[in-house]
Amino acid sequence: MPKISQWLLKTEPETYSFQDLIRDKSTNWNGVRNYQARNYLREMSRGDLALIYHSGKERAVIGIARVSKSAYTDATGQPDSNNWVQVDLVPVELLKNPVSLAQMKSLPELKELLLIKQGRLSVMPVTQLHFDTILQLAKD
DNA sequence: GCCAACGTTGGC
DNA sequence: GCCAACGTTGGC
Repeated sequence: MPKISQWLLKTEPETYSFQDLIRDKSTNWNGVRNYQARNYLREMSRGDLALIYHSGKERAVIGIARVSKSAYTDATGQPDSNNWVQVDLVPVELLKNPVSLAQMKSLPELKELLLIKQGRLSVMPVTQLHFDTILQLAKD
């Protein structure tokens, strides 16, 4: 299987937004408490790009971030034995035109996007084609 | 505010 | 190990 180097990370902007990432210059993406999401976090490599999606009222991909540190232990919250991990991110670009969920859902070529197929997943791989398609939408 | 989807928990 | 009950996420 080819190595994935594009991802999509979901966040509630009220909790931590892409604008917060720009302000902070760098952040540790912690608090992920889902096995599938954790496993994807572990596959991320330094240098990989991630689309940042705002859930809730915004429901749009709003920016691009880069992985600056690959997965390491996330010990926030109650200690348990699930080996939760976090990655570090730096901002790359605030999209001029955020790409809404409705826009993405309307495109047949994004039908297989996990954001659409698996609505509750918060960390997911994105194919190069899907990644490029979404960025193209951000330019229009 | 509602509810669908889905993950987790706990009784058996 | 199964599955009902319950909790959470997140779109609508």
